[in-house]
Amino acid sequence: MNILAQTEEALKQEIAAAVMKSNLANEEELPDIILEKPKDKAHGDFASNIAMQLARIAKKAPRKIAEEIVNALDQSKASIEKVEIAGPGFINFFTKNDFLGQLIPTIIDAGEAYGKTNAGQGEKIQVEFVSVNPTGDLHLGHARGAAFGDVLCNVLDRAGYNVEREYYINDAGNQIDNLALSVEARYLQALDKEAEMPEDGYHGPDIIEIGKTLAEEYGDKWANADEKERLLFFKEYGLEYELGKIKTDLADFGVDFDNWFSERSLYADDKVSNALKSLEKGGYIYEKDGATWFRSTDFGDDKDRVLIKQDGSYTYLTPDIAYHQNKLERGFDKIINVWGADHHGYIPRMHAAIQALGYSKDKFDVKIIQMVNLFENGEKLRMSKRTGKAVALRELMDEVGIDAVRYFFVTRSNDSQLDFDLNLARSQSNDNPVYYVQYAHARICTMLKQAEEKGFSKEENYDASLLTAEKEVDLLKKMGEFPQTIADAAEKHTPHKVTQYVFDLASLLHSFYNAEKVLDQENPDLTKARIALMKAVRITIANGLLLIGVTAPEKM
RNA sequence: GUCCCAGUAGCUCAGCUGGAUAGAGCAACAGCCUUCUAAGCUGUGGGUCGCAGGUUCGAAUCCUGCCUGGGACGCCA
Repeated sequence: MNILAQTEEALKQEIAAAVMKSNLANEEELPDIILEKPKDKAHGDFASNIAMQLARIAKKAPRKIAEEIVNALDQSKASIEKVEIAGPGFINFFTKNDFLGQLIPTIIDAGEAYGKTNAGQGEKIQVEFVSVNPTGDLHLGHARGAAFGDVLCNVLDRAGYNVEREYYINDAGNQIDNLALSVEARYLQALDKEAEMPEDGYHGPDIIEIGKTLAEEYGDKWANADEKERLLFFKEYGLEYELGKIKTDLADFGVDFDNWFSERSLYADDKVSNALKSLEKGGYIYEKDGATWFRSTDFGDDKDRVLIKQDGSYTYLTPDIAYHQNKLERGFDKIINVWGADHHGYIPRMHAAIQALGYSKDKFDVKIIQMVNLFENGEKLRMSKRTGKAVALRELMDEVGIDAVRYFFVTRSNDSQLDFDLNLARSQSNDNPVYYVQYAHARICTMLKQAEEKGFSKEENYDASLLTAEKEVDLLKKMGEFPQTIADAAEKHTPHKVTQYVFDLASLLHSFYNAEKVLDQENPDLTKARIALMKAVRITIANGLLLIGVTAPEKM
């Protein structure tokens, strides 16, 4: 399946054998053989720095070592075409590219499955992301987290990990009480009654909308009702409304969760008190100033943290610890949280909690999504939910389109801040790289359609060895890297590598397209081979776009 | 003050488990449509990789210090 990786592995083994055969190092001294793919084609298909690494061990000049290795190398193995020693002692390998021909049938046969590997070996990973409080609209920052988390999961899944997506619903804390109070105020205001928004209230237009709807539906019924009952009703109403909107927005954005986890269920199942007991059993709990504290400093946190406040209520951290205990009890090998940059200070105490509960801190990983700065007409816009001036994900999807938004968000590394220019994103110009990639896909589709119309459809017996033009070989090599690229992106949690890859492949396609004619009546054999090549490229681009959650149009 | 992230071409960013001449898009300039979609291609110019030390055969990449920008340092969530 992963032909390129097989070739690379065979080559590594050959190098290792040659090193030992030349007595340059014994098995223990032998460093990891690193093969890199040189940027410069003149440096071959693979390059090894083994001679430099061995310089100290073997006490010889790197170039001399390289010579000895090359002499000991069995070039008949590992598809080696040519070996050169260059620079300070690099060994450059030029491989026979015959194996690349096998790639096309491999890709065409695999179809949508091309790119799959078992790199993750079924490791159970849970990714919790978005988890926005159900108190307002999803905005730009959330959208970035949603896109990142979703594509990360797609990539993990493709690379052979067993992935579960989860959303944590904060439906039990203070913020929900504030939601109830905000709804109450907006409801009363809708009835033209005096009402002030609570100090920490939610000022979004959605809450105003809820107030209006309630006023229309119930008149002043709730204005005269018992306050407790009224707030309880508003709380549930607001929660259902906000959560429903979040779910719809995310689904429309192409993000689906396997599990929506309710904070309330933690209380219902005594998870919170059980978590406190677990910490107490470990001796990490003490009383001070009328509050209950978690000694998180035992695990490197800056200061200890309050779990139960003076007034007897829990801090945010307490149910969150219970939640993470619950996650770990569910048997995941690893749990990943995707958080906004404003929560990064929360990491040390959570790491402390994980360890206090008796788990290795390696099981818990946090991906921080840096801020999104929104620009319009060259002006920076605020995106605070509380000001109500936020540009919502919904608005963005409507104006810019899902494809562009998703692609843009996973083009950059998660720990770089992102400038989002609304004007640029709105204008459907070629400034947006998503069109570039989609265009490559559409171009191929047109060619394949015409191939059929012109009677070139019977390409079953193509001869891949005819594909020797530089740009054809470039395409083949790039496609061969696809499974490894996904595996890398999964291992390093860098979904933007897939976006990068798909762009590069599209670029090679466009370049090829302009240099060579695919459908050539004069040259039926070459045409057959090139049609097969185009089919493989189309599949690879489509699979890459699928991972990003971007459509692969057949026409543009 | 402490901690986290960033600082790479005019702009937005890749590259960072150390490797050969530091890349892409946009912007600028010069070319390419009687031929499969010009939302494309080809070429040119553009860099003290924030600064200073260190580690080594070799540093944008690792270590230390400093500078700049952003964020976090609640018995808020």
